[in-house]
Parts: sequence; C-alpha cells; structure tokens
Amino acid sequence: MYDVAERSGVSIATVSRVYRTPESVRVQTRERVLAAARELGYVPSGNARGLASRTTGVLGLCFPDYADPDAETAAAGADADDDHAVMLYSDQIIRGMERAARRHGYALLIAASLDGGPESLVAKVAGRVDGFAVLAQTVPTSDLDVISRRLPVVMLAGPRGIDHLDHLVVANADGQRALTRHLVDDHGLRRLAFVGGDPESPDAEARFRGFREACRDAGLTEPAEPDVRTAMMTQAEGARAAEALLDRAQAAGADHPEAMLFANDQMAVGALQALAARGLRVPRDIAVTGFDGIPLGRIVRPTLTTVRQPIRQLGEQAVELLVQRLRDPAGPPVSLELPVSLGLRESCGCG
Amino acid sequence: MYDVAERSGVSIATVSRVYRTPESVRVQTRERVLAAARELGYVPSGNARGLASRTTGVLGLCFPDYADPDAETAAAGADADDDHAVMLYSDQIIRGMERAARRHGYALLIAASLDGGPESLVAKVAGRVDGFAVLAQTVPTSDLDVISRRLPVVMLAGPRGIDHLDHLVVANADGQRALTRHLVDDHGLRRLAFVGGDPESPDAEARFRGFREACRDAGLTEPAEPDVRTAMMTQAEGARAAEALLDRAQAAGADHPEAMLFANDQMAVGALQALAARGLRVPRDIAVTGFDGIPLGRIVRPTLTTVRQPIRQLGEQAVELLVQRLRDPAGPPVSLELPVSLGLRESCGCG
DNA sequence: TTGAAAGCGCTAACAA
DNA sequence: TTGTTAGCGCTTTCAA
Repeated sequence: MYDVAERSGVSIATVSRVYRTPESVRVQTRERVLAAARELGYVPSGNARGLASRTTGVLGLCFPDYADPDAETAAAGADADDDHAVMLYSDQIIRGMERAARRHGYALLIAASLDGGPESLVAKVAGRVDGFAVLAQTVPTSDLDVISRRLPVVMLAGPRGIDHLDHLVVANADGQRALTRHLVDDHGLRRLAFVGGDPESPDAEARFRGFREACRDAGLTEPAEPDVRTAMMTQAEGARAAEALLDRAQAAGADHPEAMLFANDQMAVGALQALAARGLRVPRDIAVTGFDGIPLGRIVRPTLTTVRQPIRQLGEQAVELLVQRLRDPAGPPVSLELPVSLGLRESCGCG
Repeated sequence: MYDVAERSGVSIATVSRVYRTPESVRVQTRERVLAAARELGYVPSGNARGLASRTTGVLGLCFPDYADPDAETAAAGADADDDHAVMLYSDQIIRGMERAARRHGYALLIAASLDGGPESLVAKVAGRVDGFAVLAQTVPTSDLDVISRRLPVVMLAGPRGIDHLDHLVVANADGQRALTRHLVDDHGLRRLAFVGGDPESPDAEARFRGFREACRDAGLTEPAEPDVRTAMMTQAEGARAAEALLDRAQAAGADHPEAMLFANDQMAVGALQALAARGLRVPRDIAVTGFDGIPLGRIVRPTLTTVRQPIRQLGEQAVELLVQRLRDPAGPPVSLELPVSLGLRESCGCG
C-alpha cells in the first residue's frame, strides 16, 4: 500500500479511500492509484483491514468432521460407485448460508471441527469471522461458552446448550405429529409402532414426543416409550427393529402393527427391505414412514413417506440471525423453530 | 491478550507462546494463562495473527454466482418440490476442497463472485487467504492477473487463461472418445450423431473433439462440426436437437441415427423424453448418451449412460496443488488433467 | 523459560 | 479532496 501510494504520488490514506470509499476521491487521483495498484499487483490485506476496522466481512460455520453417517449409508444403498447424488446435511447448510451471506455481502468460512485444544479449527474460525453458526455436537460447550462472549454464535439443529446463544431448530415434534395424524385420519390406521433412537438425541426424542401427542389426540393409547430404540439409527438397525416388532407380535399371538414409524429415513429404508424379506407388502400390508427427506427415500421402492427438513433454510436463517445479532448485539437471545413439510409418497399408501 | 497477560502475571509474549508453541512454556505458567483466557473469554484475533505472521491458514474458493443452470434444471426434472437430491457442481468442489484443506490444517473460505470492482468478493477472498482456487469463468482475467502475482491461484475446469497459473481440468476429450468407442465397438453402432454446445465452451468443444477422434479411429467419416449445436445445453434444447436430427433424416429420406451423443446429461435427458414422444424406444431403436454424471441420470428411465466427472477430486486436487505451491512458490506452473470414468447404464444398451 | 520492543498493513479520526 | 498520525492485536527477534 505504501508502494502504491508512493508510485501514484499520494498518501496511504488516499489509497485506502480508493478502496473503501471510491467516491470520496477525485476521479483522476483514483485512476492513478488504481493503475499503480495494477502495476504493482497490489492486493489489500484482509488481515490488516480487519485488524484496523475490527470487522472481517466473513461469517463462519463449524460442522462435525465425521462424514455424515446417514448420508454415507444412503450413498452405499443407492449406488456405491459415486456420490454425486448424495448431499450431506452439512452441504446443504453450507449452500444455504453461502447464499444468504452473499446477499448480505459476507463471505463464508467453513471448517469441520477437529478435536479441541487451543489451536483447534474452531478457534481459528472464531478468530477470523464476525460471527458464526455451529452445527449441534460439533464444538465443546466449554469452548462455545468462551467464544460466544466475544462474538455472535448461533446454534443449529440442537439443544441450545448455552442459554444466551441464538438458536435454530426444525419442528421435529410438529412434523411427526402431523405425519402420525395423517396415518390415523387419512389412512385409518390405528395400531402404530414407533422406532426411536438414543434418548440423548434431542431430535429423536422430539419426534417421539410428536408421535405420542398425536396418539393421545387420536384417542389411542399414549406410549411412554418408543416401541423400539436403536443406538445409531442406521439402515441395519432399522431392519432389525422391524423384525423385532414382527417377532414380538407373533410371540404374543397378535397381529403385526398396521404402521411402523421410524425416527429417521435411514431406519425406514432398512425396514422396507426387512419387511419385503418377510413377505410383507408395503403399504398394502403395513405402512412405513421415515423422517428427514433424504434423497434415497425417493429412489427406493416403494418410495418413502417422510417429513422433510428444511435444511437449506436452516443455513439461510442462521445467517439472518447472525446479521441481525451483529446489528443489535444486545438484544435478547432468539430461538426459532423452522416448519417442516410432509413428503407423502408410496410407503404410507399415498403417491 | 494484554488483559490475559496482566491477569496471569506474564508478558504478552508468553501468552502468544501458549497458543503457538505450548511446549515452550512451563506447564504451570501455561495453565495460569489458559485459565485467565477462559475467564476473560479471550479469542485470539486471526487478523492480528495473520498480519504479524503473514499467513492466514485459510484457503479460498471463488465460484460463479449464478445458480448452476444444469443442476437447477435437473431439480425441476426430478422433483420440483425440494432440492435435497441435487448437488451442484460447486457443492461438490466445496466438499472436496474442505476435506483436503482440513487434512492440511486449513479452513476454507468460499464466495460466489459478484461483479468486479475493487471491492468485489474476489478481492475480499484474495486478501484473506494464503491461496485460492477459481472456477472457470468466475473472475475476470485482469483481476486474476493482478492477484496471482501475490498469491497462488489455481484455475479449475477451464482454460488456463493466465499461463503462470496452476490449472486443473477433467479429461473431456478422453471421456467422450472412450464412450464413443464403446458405442462403436461394443454395441456395433455406426451412424452416430453428436449434439454439441457453444463453440466458446472449452468443455463442449473438447468433448466434440473426443467424439471426432473416435470416429476417425473407427474408420467412420470424421465430422468437422457437431451435427447440432445448442446455446445453453438445457433439457429443452436437447429435446429440440433430438427432434431436429430426426426431422433432418426423414427429410433426407434416410434412417435416423443409431445413436445420439450429447455434450452433457441435461440435453440427453431432454432428448430421452422427445424420443419417447416420437415413439422411439431407447436403447432398442436408438442409443442415447450424455456427459457429466448428474444425479438425474440415474433417476430417468431408461437410466442414462454417461461420462462421470470426478468433481470432488477436482476440489481435493486443487488444495493439493495450492499446498504444494505454498511450499514451493517458485516451481514451474502445473497443469493436470483428471481422468473421467464411463457410467454405462441402460440408454446405450448396457445396464 | 520469559520479557521488551519493533513492526505487520491497514483504518479512522483529525487537520489542513 | 487529501495528508498525518495513532493505534488495531498479534508474532518475532533479541536479550535477559
């Protein structure tokens, strides 16, 4: 910058103005500066700029560093030889955030979190942005606690964790409730079984809650617990859960459920295969539903009825929240729930 | 940092050491510093750090700001109501780069390029990274010219543009040549028609070149030009091109081609529909092929034979190139061509 | 093992 | 419209 100033015969302040507020510099001068900059290959240092102005013009995103297990499994199921079709949860959030960030003139810095420590990627991100979003279970609460005292952080798709953070979730309970009602009201099903996940998973629990509430509202017996729980909510576990449900009914001399509702699509897809193997036709003999809206759900036969998560909107909304928070750092913490939508396809008897 | 130093009774130099080279500080001291940092909510400033050390630990990516028309069209074709299934070209590159960057300890800064000007997003990215990748036709050559004199830039999937840049392309000609040979050698087809794109598109032209070479090698007449060219290579244009080809043959009193090869999957998908509408069965009456390997290609019926681009590897390789260039700034410019693979499915008679 | 001090390249008053 | 001058918060010799 000093070189550019010297070469064009102005002060560094003028060079700075040319880049920050071009109108405030006489056209003639401006062009002289720009020419010199071009000749010298001058690229303004974002670091120096950020240091002097205390803003970076960058928003961040931290997401888990393990490859999304759901998506990987889906890829394997669909077509193992390439992964063009499979979009990860994080890919979609990135896309949403990038678009929204661009609208507001921000760039997006992304990093999957390695393990902690003073020099973790999270720390790096935090030090280089004006604010950032964190996907649930990515960053230790203790780190977030420290960081969120210095800059805006929004927590995505998880428990708030720290109560002064802004936070964004999808309407898990609402979605599952609506889907359950659809089964009861529109298809007349009454013997429903719910397959949940780890009790520690807020998503899975919220979905079960929705199921339970719908049962209650419909006058069915309100279950205290999911009929089956799985640890990882994988396809294999879904298949096993379906079989267990069948075996259990048989052992009791009872009819099998009229519908199996799974806390995610992965398990539902696994169940579809297991049920076919046992000679049950879906949806004729039994209905099956999932949750998430993964691509695999419309490749399998029958196509899978599900609740679609608005993942991209999650990213966009995260940026909106950050931008707003940057404008008004003192406002009360915001907590938003994004609406989901039903994807009614063949496996429930629609489509 | 001064506060942390004061609170823990050391100098700022020691605080710095705690974060940069923890081993060089006595354990006792280190923990005192860390405790103070925690209490104060200290987050090291990436800007200051970058300014002082002249490195950012961040790599960048600039990609076009228009939504990828191919992918958007694919989404519309597959299922207009959501976009979970559709991965954009840029999404895949981002994913590839992020993974590779993480392996090398870098974070990734992404920005779609708005229009130029001194304050463009490109300039912002350039000023905040140690090096970055540019997707073809994203950044004006003049800007790149200036920027690339200060930091490593790798050009992706396009003409090199500036000859001292590292640059990465996929083997368009090789892929189309191999696919054409497959049609000729394995399926015994000889009357082939090629539908290309804008002569300005290096990708489309390279693909046509591969086609032409394969024709020559097979002893067929070597076409000087594609049988049809389209401007945007969309589905609609592909459909129109297929019809034009049919009409042309009919007008000439000739048989229709035995195969139509399209310069991308979009057009091929459009053609599939047009051919079905004309009562032609694919691949029985005529074979159809595309290029790219978009997700839609395996959802349509018949599934589409294509050449798959290794897009994610493009991103990973870009990072490798940048890292290498950062290590050895003076080395000669590198130019790599990534191999593609055939995706033989139903529309050519395989699968 | 720790401290002192000189920048890194820019922005933002304030002056002229 | 342009120039002067303090820092911004850190890293990095060089000494101690």
